[in-house]
Amino acid sequence: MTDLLAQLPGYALRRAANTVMGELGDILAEHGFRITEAAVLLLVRDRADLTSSQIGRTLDIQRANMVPLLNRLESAGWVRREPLDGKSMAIVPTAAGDAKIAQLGTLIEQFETELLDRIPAEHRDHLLPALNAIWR
Amino acid sequence: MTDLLAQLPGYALRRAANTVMGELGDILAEHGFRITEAAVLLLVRDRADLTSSQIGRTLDIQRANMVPLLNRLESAGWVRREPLDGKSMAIVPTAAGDAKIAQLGTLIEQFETELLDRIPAEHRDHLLPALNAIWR
DNA sequence: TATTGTTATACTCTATAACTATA
DNA sequence: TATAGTTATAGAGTATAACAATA
Repeated sequence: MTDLLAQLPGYALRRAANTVMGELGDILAEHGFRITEAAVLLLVRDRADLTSSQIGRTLDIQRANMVPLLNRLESAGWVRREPLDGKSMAIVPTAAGDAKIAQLGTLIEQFETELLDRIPAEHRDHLLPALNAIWR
Repeated sequence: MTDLLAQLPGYALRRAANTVMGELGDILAEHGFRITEAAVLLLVRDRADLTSSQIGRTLDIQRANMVPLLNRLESAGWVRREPLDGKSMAIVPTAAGDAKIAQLGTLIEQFETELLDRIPAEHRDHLLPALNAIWR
């Protein structure tokens, strides 16, 4: 019955993304962050020069939505806002943030490996280039 | 800068799905439906025996969330609720619904074709099986 | 006793408009 | 004049709990 819809790449893409993000969300929640927060943390890893706006443009997060997101990361003690000039703020990981990001990196690496493991070998290497062709 | 994240299948999956669903949402909105509504309509095409609960289980939509969704489809005049027994309701397309679903089918077919066209030929046929291996 | 349809509710994510201050 | 950060707000989508009626 669902076979009909599962023949549609768009539908399969939606279902696969929902499934994977649900699982990832559960894993990350156990460690105190949300998916979008994890993306921000991975982005600022080993960097101290990215502004809120730049992060938002890179990850496709509205400027306005970056504010509460960064507030949470700052409250958790993982990043701090550091003035670059009178207008822009650099988002820089704290020492605690560096440790947390390292932990996050391990989690993500394991998660991505297990994700690829689900895919039959003959299709596996095609997923990333196919997906990136769609959105980049 | 974004290259780092784009190497992660999970991240690419999320971005690709968001991009595609954003585009699809815009197209469908011009014709009066939302993505989840379109999925329901495609599912009940040429059928008159599916209940709200069955549709929800198939599409992974909570029973409670089916109610306002079906209310909208019913208000639009595309489906009607028809008692199967004293408890279950069949969701059956109206005549207007049949026409709308046919139109929707054309839209989706074109959309899916254009989606696949974006993918380099050597990766194209791998996308659907890879995605379905992830969630089914 | 399990299931269906329903109501009410809450939370997350996302989008928009507007404001202030600075480049 | 354009951009950065911010506030407030609204709309989707989704999740949970509870209820009455029926299988």
